Amino acid sequence: MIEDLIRPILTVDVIPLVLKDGCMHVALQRRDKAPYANEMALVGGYVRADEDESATAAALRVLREKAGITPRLLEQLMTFSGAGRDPRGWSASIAYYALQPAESLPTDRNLMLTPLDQARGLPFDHDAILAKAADRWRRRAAYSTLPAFLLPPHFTLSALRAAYESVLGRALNDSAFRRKIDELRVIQPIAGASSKATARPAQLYRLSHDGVTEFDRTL
Amino acid sequence: MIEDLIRPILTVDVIPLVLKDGCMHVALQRRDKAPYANEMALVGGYVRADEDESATAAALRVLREKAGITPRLLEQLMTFSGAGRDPRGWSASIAYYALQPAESLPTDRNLMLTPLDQARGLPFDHDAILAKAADRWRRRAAYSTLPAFLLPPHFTLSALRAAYESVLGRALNDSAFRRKIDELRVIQPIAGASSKATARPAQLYRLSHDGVTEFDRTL
DNA sequence: AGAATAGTGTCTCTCAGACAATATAGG
DNA sequence: CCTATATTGTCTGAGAGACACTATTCT
Repeated sequence: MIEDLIRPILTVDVIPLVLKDGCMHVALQRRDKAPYANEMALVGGYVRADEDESATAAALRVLREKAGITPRLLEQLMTFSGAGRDPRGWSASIAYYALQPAESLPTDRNLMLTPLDQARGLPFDHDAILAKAADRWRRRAAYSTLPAFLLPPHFTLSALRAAYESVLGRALNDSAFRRKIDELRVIQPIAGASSKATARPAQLYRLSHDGVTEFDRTL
Repeated sequence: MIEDLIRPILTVDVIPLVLKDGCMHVALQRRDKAPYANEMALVGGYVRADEDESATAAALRVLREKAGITPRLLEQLMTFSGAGRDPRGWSASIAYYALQPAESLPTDRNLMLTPLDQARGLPFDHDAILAKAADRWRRRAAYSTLPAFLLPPHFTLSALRAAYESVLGRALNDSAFRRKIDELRVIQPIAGASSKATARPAQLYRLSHDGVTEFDRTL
């Protein structure tokens, strides 16, 4: 019977990822409540069956309420569960990663940017969640438009290439990059718009589709 | 406070996949209880906080108890949640897919093999879960050793190539396949073992690693 | 003019696919 | 010996990377 079940705790944990100084960073937040009060951790909270339409909605709410973040992209990573991961008892946490340009992060929410591969010693099983996120991220970013969501909606080809280079950890050939990204038809030039941030103004582009596009092969 | 939360129902749903007649099939099971009694559905059950160490353990238990299946590989797909997906109330279901050779499925557990792309009209949100599984499966199978888990532990190169061809839906070049699978170092020949199922006996192989290996590029 | 970044054209080399050739068993 | 499948070797074309060259704006 349903009533006989010990119902586990259900939470969401969000990994906010940004690009800063040519390197992936995770925005950790100082916890304001027990357990692990005052420690840096992922942005997490309860799923509220009475107000959240889905777990994704819960993640967006938690991200907005606790960290003041409205991400450009939120994607489910996977669910972590078990008796040992939370001192409050058997729990399941649906983990998400959130992508947004670094400039859009608020500065007054106890957020701290930490290089993705240096974040260690986090409470709960957040080290394991982060490790899984880093692994999945690196694999998926190489053959998808994911890195574009680390940039503002309008971006130059150079900025996009730089984003891919940061993610892949190696320099990409400029002309080959232009050729491939063109063939894949995932970005569109914005007529009449150009960035004047550099010596020579550059054409601005935007993604052709709202969501992520996966390629057949790596860039 | 924890006690104030309406705790959602937490379940697991397993998608047992097999290869039959050169085409992916899902093993659906006739439900023996309400809701949706007697309808064909994924193999699902409650996560029991008092006996399951983790959701993965719950999935293995449900698969064994309800369908008599011990899979060669069980992998988490993603979690589906919301108020509308189960008539019993707000629920979250952690979906898994299970891979095994078709020969290892029991015949007396109300299981029915259905071509993966023809399974429709299932209860709950199982249509959506299955669609997501099919999509993820097709993408991931092409650049990983996943298809090998649809075969018995010892297999010939021809059988492995046939498995990839079924999954990818196209013929693969035989010599290129051997070359690439060899370079990737994911399978090992079994000394002195050969299959006599065909005209000329063929070398038997096994996977080099227990789990799934992902490649950098597609096969 | 010169520096700096944007963008284009071309050459080459590698690798994947096509296909031919060879090997080994059973009938 | 003939057939069927396994396995190996070679040729060729498409595409990725290297790199030189042109374009545009600011100082």
